[in-house]
Amino acid sequence: MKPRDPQKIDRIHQATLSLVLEIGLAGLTMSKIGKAAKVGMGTIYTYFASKEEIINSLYQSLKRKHAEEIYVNFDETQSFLANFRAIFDIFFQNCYHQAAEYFFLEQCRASPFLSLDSIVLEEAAFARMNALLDEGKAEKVVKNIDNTLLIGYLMGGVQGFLTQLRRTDAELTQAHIDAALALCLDAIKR
Amino acid sequence: MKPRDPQKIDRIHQATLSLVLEIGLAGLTMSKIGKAAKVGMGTIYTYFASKEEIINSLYQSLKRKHAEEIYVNFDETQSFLANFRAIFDIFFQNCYHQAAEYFFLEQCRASPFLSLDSIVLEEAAFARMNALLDEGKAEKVVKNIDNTLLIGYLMGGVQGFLTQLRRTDAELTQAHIDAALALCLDAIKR
Amino acid sequence: MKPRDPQKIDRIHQATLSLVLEIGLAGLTMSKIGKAAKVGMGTIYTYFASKEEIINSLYQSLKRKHAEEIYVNFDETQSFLANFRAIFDIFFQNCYHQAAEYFFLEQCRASPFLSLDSIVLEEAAFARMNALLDEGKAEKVVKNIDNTLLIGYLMGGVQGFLTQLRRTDAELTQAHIDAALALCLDAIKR
Amino acid sequence: MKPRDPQKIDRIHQATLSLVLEIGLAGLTMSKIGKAAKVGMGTIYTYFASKEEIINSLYQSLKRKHAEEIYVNFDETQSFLANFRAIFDIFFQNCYHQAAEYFFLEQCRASPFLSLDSIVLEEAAFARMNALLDEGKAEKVVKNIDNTLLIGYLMGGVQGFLTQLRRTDAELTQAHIDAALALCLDAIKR
DNA sequence: CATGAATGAGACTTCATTCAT
DNA sequence: CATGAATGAAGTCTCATTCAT
Repeated sequence: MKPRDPQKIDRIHQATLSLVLEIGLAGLTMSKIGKAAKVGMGTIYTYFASKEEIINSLYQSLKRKHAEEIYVNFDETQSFLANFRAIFDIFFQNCYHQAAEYFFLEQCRASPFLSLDSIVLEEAAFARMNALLDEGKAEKVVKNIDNTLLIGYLMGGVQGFLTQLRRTDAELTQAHIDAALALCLDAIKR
Repeated sequence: MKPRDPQKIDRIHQATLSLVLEIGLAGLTMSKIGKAAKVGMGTIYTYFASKEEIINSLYQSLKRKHAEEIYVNFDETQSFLANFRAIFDIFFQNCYHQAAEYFFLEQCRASPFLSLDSIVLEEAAFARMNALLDEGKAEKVVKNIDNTLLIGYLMGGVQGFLTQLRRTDAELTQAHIDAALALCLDAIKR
Repeated sequence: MKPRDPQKIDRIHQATLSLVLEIGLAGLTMSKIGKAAKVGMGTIYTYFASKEEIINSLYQSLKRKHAEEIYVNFDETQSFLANFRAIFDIFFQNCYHQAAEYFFLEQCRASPFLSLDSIVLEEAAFARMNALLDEGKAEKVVKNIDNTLLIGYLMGGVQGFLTQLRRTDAELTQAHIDAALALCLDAIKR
Repeated sequence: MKPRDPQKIDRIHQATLSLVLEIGLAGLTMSKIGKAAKVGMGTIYTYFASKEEIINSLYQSLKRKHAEEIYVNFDETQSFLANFRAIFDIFFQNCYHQAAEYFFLEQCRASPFLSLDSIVLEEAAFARMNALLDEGKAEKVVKNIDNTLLIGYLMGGVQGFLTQLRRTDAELTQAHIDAALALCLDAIKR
């Protein structure tokens, strides 16, 4: 599949994203995607073999994007704390501001559409976070708990925190961010 | 006349639970529910007005059940720590052992099936947990962060932790429980 | 089929009549009939073999009732005109005041529920009307047109007249009755 | 791209017409329509939003067609009698030869499918007939009865006449037409 | 005999995918 | 290659009839 207009892939992805935020993954239909992306319904099949493939490719591309973004301020020469904070900040901000993307991922997580390689993908993103946590453990500032579990706990915690924050319709303030960081840091502190 | 059999409501709920664990909420169909519950498809409509109603009534009944179970070992005469631990233990165990129930709730959370009163229900369960956290704040052992956010963080954390634990196919050990409790306690500790 | 409580047959017939007026023959269901007749849905099957049978038996009973009623003021010793007027009056009044019955018959007329013997029944009612028209023809006051066609024309005419009258929401006055009679009499007058 | 085929609307309408004549409005199903129109069942929904819409759009289009056809030989320069006869002839012929269309309308008339705007439509068709009757009244050849009622009577009469004619399986002859016209003319004659 | 819960065939409608233009 | 009309399998829900109480 070598389509001419790679920009259409983006349009289809973006349409999918907005639609899922609006009507849920279960409400997503091909014709709605086509209309939202301003692309003929049949054209979609030039770029994607099926509805499943749209979802999985978007899922994977978001996962990869997030994995990269998170490390954007990562600096190996900096301290554990500085790097943890750098990662935390971006993750927190992204979860909050790119809610549509996180919502999409959340919807997919438990859906029957997700293919195996999408599920497996998960781990890859954590490589540097793993290393950082190992560093923390070596410095005796991080609890000696399996990294995977630590990461799961931290991400779940932040997302649960933000889920409630959104539910209260409160504005996001620096105090919120500080609070969440404090929770995360104290949690893993040895 | 054959009396309206209240046990069938349970059978339908149970069937729904197993099916969602197996095939996801999106894969759920009325005829599958009927077959799994050993009930004619039409019979379901004697007890529930629609598929949506099955999902919402199960959602609410699970929410209520979980809300009660969590406080089963709660004892107002005990210390903050003892009660926190009591609640934590049951929540952790339930998340782990009644995974189907938690998975169902998770699937619903972002689904277009959930009605407003199901979404609103959420809060009720947290009354005693709220009081407990207030107590902890009064004793200056809990951070001064909005209870709702604290609870969101803790629940999200535990569930993220267990999600990863399940992914690794590791057996649940006391060490895991201790680790998770330590994360939670240290997180909220002032 | 020798049911104990013949009054239930009436209740079922009456319920059917009201329901059809309200929701149309197509909206008629067995459970609605049961509820309206205050009779268990299953009980209906003690008195009628099927929904079709309810409709057909009611259809036939109404047909017979109407056929009898129409001649209630018929008096063989009276003149053609007196008898025609007697018949006309009752037919007109019935069409107007027992609209539910006529509406039911109209709904049935073209329905797939009507059995052959119900359709055939039609003719029976016209025996005396036939004789009356023959008398009129002998007296040279009635056009020499096939009786069946004459009767069809007259009944259709009156019903069309009343359909429009009802549509205008006008009250029924003696003037209306006189007008309709004049139309009918002049129509058939030789 | 295959253009939206306006001829399919006709095929669907025609199929509906034949089917209702054959199996009644109550026996009409979407899959039967599809099969009869040689169109995939789903295709129907490209042209009509629902079964109800098929029925209503056909109903309205027939109403409009009949309203136009009836006046095809109408000529304002002609006498009342000539125009009445012209209208009568076509109405009579149509009722007889396009029985399926009239049968469909009759079935709809009392059905729960008919929408409000379909019901309202009725009146429009009678504008010129109204004027003609007024002319007749001015010429003192038509009874002084409300036009709506007159029209209802005449149409009902003709249809009742033809209903019986069809029932007898007799061939339509000029004598029948003359007879019916005589009935109608004498009826309204002052 | 009375009841209404139980049943499943079949109704309407949606939608992923194909195909004619 | 782009398009959206066409398709029919499959989904939700209804309802005439049966059956257990």
